[in-house]
Amino acid sequence: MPLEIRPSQALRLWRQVHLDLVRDGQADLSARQTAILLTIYLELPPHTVRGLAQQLGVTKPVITRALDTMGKLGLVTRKRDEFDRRNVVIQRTVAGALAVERLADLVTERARELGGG
Amino acid sequence: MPLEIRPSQALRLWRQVHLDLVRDGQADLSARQTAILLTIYLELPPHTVRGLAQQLGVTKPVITRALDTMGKLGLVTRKRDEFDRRNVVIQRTVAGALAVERLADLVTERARELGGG
DNA sequence: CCCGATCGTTACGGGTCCGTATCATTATCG
DNA sequence: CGATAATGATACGGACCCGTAACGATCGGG
Repeated sequence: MPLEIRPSQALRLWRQVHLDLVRDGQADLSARQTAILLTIYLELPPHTVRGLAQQLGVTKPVITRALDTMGKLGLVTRKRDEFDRRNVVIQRTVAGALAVERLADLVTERARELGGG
Repeated sequence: MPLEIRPSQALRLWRQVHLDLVRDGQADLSARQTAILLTIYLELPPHTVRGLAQQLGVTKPVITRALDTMGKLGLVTRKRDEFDRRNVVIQRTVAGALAVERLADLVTERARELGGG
């Protein structure tokens, strides 16, 4: 069941949502951070630094730093894996789930408002 | 003619496109820069620093810096307004138009691949 | 038990961005 | 003219991020 959308509609949707994110001020997430956040909340756990780095095609420090920032914002948490103490398991938070949900509603609403152009 | 999309589809689309942008490496645009770029290429000219700042709800230095960066990337150009030399008119470029077009195709393609979930 | 492999983190030098305040240039109007 | 307003750019101190390299902690096989 593919989603029918024309390139011009896609651009207007992309622009409007980014405008909303910038104006709400809640948007200080880079493209990388957004990709990380949504991967954590959409893909099945467990999530590790190494796994995320592989999925995004970036180095591990990039993930570590992004998790630092998002941790300060309360969007994710880290926990040692007790079965292999080298690993760190990234966990979801209530605030993170709410932020993701808000983004989903924002995109959905803006898509609904799109005209035919 | 609204676009029908469910929140879960919106999130998967958002995630997949951001993953593509990160992986392509061509994505070093922040949310603000993306909003600026798409505003320039979707809205009718002329575009000025002040006008963009108002539309985004940010200060003028934010626009100036973003234009500096995007100028280095060849995505936009600045030109003095000859009729009011205080103004600077932001102009589109071939490279910028191509980048916008690529983004449109990317979003469209990823939307097409969405399942019903 | 020890040595190599693996994990996530940190250090480093360099770059970009932020918000506020200030600046030079140009236009406008008395 | 001169004063005021408006525009975009710049300076500043602080924060974040990048890529590379190195690090300490932990596991696992010989």
